[in-house]
Amino acid sequence: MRRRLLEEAARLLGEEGPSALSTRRLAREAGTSTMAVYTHFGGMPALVREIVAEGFRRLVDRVAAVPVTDDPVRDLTAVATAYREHARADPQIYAVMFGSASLGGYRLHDEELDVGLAAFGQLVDVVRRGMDAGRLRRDDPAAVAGQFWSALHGYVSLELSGFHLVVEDPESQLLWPMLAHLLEGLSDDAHRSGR
Amino acid sequence: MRRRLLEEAARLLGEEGPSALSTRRLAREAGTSTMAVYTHFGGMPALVREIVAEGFRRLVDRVAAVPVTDDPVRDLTAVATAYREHARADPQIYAVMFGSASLGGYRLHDEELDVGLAAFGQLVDVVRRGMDAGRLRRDDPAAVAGQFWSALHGYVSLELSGFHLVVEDPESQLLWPMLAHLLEGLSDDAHRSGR
DNA sequence: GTCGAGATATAACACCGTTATAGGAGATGT
DNA sequence: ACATCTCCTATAACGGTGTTATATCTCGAC
Repeated sequence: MRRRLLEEAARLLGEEGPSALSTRRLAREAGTSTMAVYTHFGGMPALVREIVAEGFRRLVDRVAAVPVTDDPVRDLTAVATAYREHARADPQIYAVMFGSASLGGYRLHDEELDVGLAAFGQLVDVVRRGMDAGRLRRDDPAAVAGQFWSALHGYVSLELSGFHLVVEDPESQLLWPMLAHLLEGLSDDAHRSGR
Repeated sequence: MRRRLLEEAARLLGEEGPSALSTRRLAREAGTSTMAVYTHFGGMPALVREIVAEGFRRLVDRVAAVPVTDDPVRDLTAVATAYREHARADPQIYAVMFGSASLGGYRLHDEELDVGLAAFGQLVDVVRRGMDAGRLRRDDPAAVAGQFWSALHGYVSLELSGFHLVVEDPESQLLWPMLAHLLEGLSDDAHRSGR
């Protein structure tokens, strides 16, 4: 029953948006009563937290599935693709993950934040490999990964909001050039001049 | 009365978050009945749209107040500061502006999108000045401004979500280095090598 | 077979957005 | 001055929401 509720909740959230995710609607859809939500989760916000945590787990899986090549910079763009695909696969869930806008009084908690940091750790690893390979200037890998993430999340967020349409072909005019320019600024000068 | 409702709604949204912004609560707070919301705006979503539009107008004003110097790149960072300060001054309103998460069935409309594009136009102008001055590589100014905006919005969004804490001092380790590296990647090579 | 614990269903409370309806205030026309 | 007409307001109602208390049920342990 627990799983059934989670599945149905994620489906409702993904298909019809946050407003469709109500205790009663969910109970009806799952063929039970509203009490199930309280006995299994303790309330709607806690259930949403579980969905968010699951969203982060799926993000981790998706990034982990990106193959590791001998070109860390190329790997970074592959991670970016995986990240964006995750957001586009479940835009509503992504919005809840990062939208400070609350969904039914939901607020980020330590548990999900930890899962989110796990995903961030993967990115830090790729960045560190880039530094070890001499492709990125040596620096704090977490800081560099954070910069990459900020830019990537910014584009994805604007894309989901519809604001990316300030240009005709956002992916080829915004996303990839932005990451390329950022990586160029982050690149190891020696490697760049030697190329 | 119209203005009174808008002021009170913005106050409630800013002080207690989206969940506090209800028709009944707002009417009570403004000393009237719920009907006022419908006679003046036609419903809660339309009222939220007005608040969002006002938010964009305030953003435009804030950016317009940034002084124009003879260093367009420095101006860009000043615009970034103004942008970030706008978001931090009213985080909830910023979240509604860009959060694809709906607030009471609210959805972005053409009218507010136009006001948002006005703000974006200011940024395009600064970027174009940077190209004219030979500080930025010549390119489509809208695309470059969009890249800058994506990165900036990404950091601000993560900051409001609380995810910027992946590093100790996010502003000095994430925001400014990210923008600096992006600008370095965008800079005119001739100017850079000549420096 | 009985007992006890956990999950479920029902009903209630207060709140929500929205709408229909009735009343009031103020301007306008005669 | 009076009547009318329009705009705004207040009240009440409908269906929906999250949440809680209470009662029932089911099922495993002894």
